[in-house]
Amino acid sequence: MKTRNARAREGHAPDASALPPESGGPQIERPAARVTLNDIAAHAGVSRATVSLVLRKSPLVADDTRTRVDAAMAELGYVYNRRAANLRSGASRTVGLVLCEITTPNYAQFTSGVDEVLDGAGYAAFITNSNEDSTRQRRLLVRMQEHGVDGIVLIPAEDTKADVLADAYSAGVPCVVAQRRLEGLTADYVGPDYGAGMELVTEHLIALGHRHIGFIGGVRRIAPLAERLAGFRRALRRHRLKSGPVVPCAVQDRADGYAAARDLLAAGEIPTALVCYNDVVALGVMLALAERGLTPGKDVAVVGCDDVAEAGLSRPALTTFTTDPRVVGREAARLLLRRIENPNRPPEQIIVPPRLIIRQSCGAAPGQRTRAAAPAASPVPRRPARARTA
Amino acid sequence: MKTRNARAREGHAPDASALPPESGGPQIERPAARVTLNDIAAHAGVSRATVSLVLRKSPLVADDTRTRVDAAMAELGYVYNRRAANLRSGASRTVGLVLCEITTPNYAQFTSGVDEVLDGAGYAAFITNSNEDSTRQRRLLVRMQEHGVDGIVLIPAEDTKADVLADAYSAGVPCVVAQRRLEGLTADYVGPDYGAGMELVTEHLIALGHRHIGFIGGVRRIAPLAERLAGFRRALRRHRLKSGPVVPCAVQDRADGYAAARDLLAAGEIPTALVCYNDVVALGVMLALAERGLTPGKDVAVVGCDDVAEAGLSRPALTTFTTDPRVVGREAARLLLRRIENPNRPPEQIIVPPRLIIRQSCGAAPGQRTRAAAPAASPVPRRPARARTA
DNA sequence: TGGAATTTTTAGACCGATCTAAATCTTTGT
DNA sequence: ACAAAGATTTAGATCGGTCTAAAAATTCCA
Repeated sequence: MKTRNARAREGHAPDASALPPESGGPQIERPAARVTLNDIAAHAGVSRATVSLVLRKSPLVADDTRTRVDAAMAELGYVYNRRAANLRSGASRTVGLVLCEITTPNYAQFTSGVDEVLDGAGYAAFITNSNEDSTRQRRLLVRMQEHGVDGIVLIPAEDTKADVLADAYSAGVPCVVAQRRLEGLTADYVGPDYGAGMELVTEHLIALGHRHIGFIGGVRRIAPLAERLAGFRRALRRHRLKSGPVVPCAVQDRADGYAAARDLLAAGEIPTALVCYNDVVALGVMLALAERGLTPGKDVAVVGCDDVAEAGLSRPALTTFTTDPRVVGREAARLLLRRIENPNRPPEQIIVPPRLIIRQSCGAAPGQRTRAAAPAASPVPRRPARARTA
Repeated sequence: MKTRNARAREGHAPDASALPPESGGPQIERPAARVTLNDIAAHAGVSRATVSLVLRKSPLVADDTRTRVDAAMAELGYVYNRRAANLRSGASRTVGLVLCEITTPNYAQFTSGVDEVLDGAGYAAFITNSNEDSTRQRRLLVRMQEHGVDGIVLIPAEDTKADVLADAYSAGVPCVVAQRRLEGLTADYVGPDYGAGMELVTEHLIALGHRHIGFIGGVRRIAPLAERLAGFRRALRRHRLKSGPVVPCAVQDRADGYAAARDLLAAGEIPTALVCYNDVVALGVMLALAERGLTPGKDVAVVGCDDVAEAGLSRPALTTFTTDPRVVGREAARLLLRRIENPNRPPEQIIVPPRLIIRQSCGAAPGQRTRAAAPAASPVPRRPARARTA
């Protein structure tokens, strides 16, 4: 208790120091007492209200006055106090971003995209990491609200229930769910389309002449596998092809793909092409092929998903598709801004189309490198598709 | 202008909707009017001041009263308004983190470490990305101050001058610089010690019997190379060994290390071991060796730096050291919290020691995997070293 | 039982901005 | 020259908490 009180008192008497020790530069003149609108007003010989108008670039103030006030602000080194402003005006120009994981390259890119758009619009973002822990996630969401954010972007932790955002919604805080769909919630959502991506790479293999195509990776009965497998099968069905062997396996490590492919090869039935759950699996699969004396891209085509950094550097370089996480981030931020501006618009679902990246592992002509979208009769629109929900 | 006004008015009249459309759950009862302390006070039959005391868990309030107030808060669905609280009390429990780049795995890890500690201490972090643009960085720092953060953690953009933080310091905002040293500023700093890391791996090679050791990577006359090369040379000098060939080269792509190593090998003088600027270079070097029929870890030892994900997966797996970016992040956050608590303490420089990770590429016995710190006569302390500046 | 000591509660100023409604100052028209 | 219209400026309430100082309630003890 004593400590607590002591600390509180300390915090109350604002300390003039906390200065850099012996920073070479000129000594600091001003003490740490915050300059306020009143100070500016006094210094410029106008009222506080006028200064406020100048701050907000109101057309009401006379040019002459504006100049005087601007000068006073510069002279006194005024720093705008958003918290105070927000208290009265409501909006905080602040957004909360609750991630399930920061360090995954995918989500780091996503975050970067969100930040880019928000920063451009003058918003600052509270960013936190639930670490796939839905309890922590709930706590973070509450904290965001305590801070009075204007909106929230959420990548739900794995065991998230559809009602996580109930509190936020009932408090009138706009929310956008991103990257992972929340079952049972039809609200604003932005995410990639893995199914379409799988369709894209499979179509590409078919166009190259492959007729016996297998699928490797993914854990049975988990949503992401179902989505990808569905895309794979849609492409096959369109061309009236039967599916080759489907081998589920873990997808964390290339050892997983390696083991799965080795088993498949040992079983004897070797497809001419393998679609992999993701790049990590694909890289492992290529290892297993090489070990068997098969050249990926020549004897067996291999394609992945994600376009991880390693994909472009492996030998042969991996043909894959990207879900453009940075674009997903940008779209999520834009959607949130639209919703903040107009809370009554109908909910929107934005599906960012995949982008095919053709390299050597599929056996395509080496001249052909990257294709921005699917071929002629593409099932996927070129730009982010906006679909209203009924 | 019109739009602007319209928007402002909109913001002012809080909208009751912005609800999720047809979310399966139960319909929302409460409109979006924020519940305040006054509401709680009225409902519980006490004064606003008392409710405030309950909120802050003051020992002054009677248990009976506390229970009643807690019940009222639960019943009305109260959400604490930090902005309002902060306005009066000063501290905002908010910190700004200005990064030069989010997507680099190193900095993503760093961010995660910062977030972990701050979250644990009940702080929320504004996180933004200067994108190596010092103008943008300056803007972001101002914005942080406008939001009234209690402190700032900065990874300076590349062309940052030592006075970036002058404004923050003169406003009394505690700051910690991380990862990249700012020349000419002796203030709180937390960063890795690449020099010691290079010393560590070089010592390890020497302990394995190597006497002819070369160095590959880095751009001449740029600080990071100088620091690493110095560590490399310290280790050699300690054992009275002459340096093998030193080959600078770019360090972005494994193609860079590949080319440099190929040139070196072509020149004929082949060291028994190669210390590489980082893992990416080392992976390229191993490619060049293999191409020449030399087995990394057997014919020529190779070591890197960073412990990127790929390092553990390559064949042979790469011996390297990590600068533990997550630990650096944690330490940076802790230091900032200490400084916030006591702005007058002397500045601190925390250098996080490197950690050696022994795998196969150096030719060590395969049983030996990871060592937490340097051997017996280590020049580097085991735990983060805290050195006060004069 | 009365008054001091202690515990608990509270009124009202305050933080630094925005917002409303009204006051003041300029122009303009006749 | 005077009123109406338009352009600027401003006083004072307000946002939702915290803080201070004092009031009210309770307990303690002679």
